Amino acid sequence: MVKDITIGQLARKTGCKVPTIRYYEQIGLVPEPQRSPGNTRLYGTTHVARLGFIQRCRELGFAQESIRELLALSDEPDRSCEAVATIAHTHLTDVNRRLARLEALKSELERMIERCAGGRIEQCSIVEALADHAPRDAV
Amino acid sequence: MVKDITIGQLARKTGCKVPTIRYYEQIGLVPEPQRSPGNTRLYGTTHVARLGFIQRCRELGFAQESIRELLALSDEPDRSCEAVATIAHTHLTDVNRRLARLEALKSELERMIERCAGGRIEQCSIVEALADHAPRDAV
DNA sequence: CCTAACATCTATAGTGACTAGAGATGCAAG
DNA sequence: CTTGCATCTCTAGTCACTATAGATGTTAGG
Repeated sequence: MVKDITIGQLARKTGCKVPTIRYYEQIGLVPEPQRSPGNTRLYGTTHVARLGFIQRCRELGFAQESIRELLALSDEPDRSCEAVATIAHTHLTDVNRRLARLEALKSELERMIERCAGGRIEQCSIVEALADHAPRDAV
Repeated sequence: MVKDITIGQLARKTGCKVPTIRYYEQIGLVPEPQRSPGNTRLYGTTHVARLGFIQRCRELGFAQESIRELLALSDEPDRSCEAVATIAHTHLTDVNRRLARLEALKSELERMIERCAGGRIEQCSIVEALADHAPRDAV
């Protein structure tokens, strides 16, 4: 039972856009599939699974490089999953770092906006806040 | 008293890298400066202020397009600062959206990592979580 | 005055993770 | 047989820079 599907069907099945699938092939994230006599890509169940894996990783914000490593690791069922945990952990740390930065931004923006009473730009506290910052080096 | 400074001095003064300054000039964020007889860019105090403004905006995560608008507005001291507040508010909303998304990621990652007991990849709960997701369309 | 060392100049290409478009072919239904 | 969609390849665009190459300018020391 050989039920190969086209790239469009694969796209619908995985929620990944057609050009994105071709892009993933180009950068080697998914292997090149068979082709029909008329040069159309034909995918099987392994492709569906692999692309689904990639999608899940992307949803979680893993970088391509990490996805590449995770895919390679998932192909070696006998290895210890330590490396997997490390990648996940590193990514979590990164997410936390970004969270902290965004939260800082958020409060600074809120403070800035709060002080603005409306009126002319000349006295606008937002513009003031943006302009006001001592240069770090005196002449 | 004409104390023009070179691009390197401007970079040191503002904390903005030299190629970045040239890039900002290229995309029209900062105006073209005078040149010395030997074609070196020469900047004055207005450039220092403007680049500082841009730096502050970048630190707060404003997009180039927004910075462009903010700069234009700050050049019109008589206008109402409503537009400024709108830009800041829109950006804050965007920051909040990104925060929510990152927080969701964070908890999903944490849940995933927590369940991993170590051992072989074959049974790794992280790999499982990444692989396990029903395709959205049955054949 | 000359040379070495550094700063600056222009122009192009690369990053990540795709997206958009052109123009050519393939394939299934009416 | 034609219409119309899907697919093919290839190139270029996005954002906000960064990196590199190779040519010039400027300055301090000898």
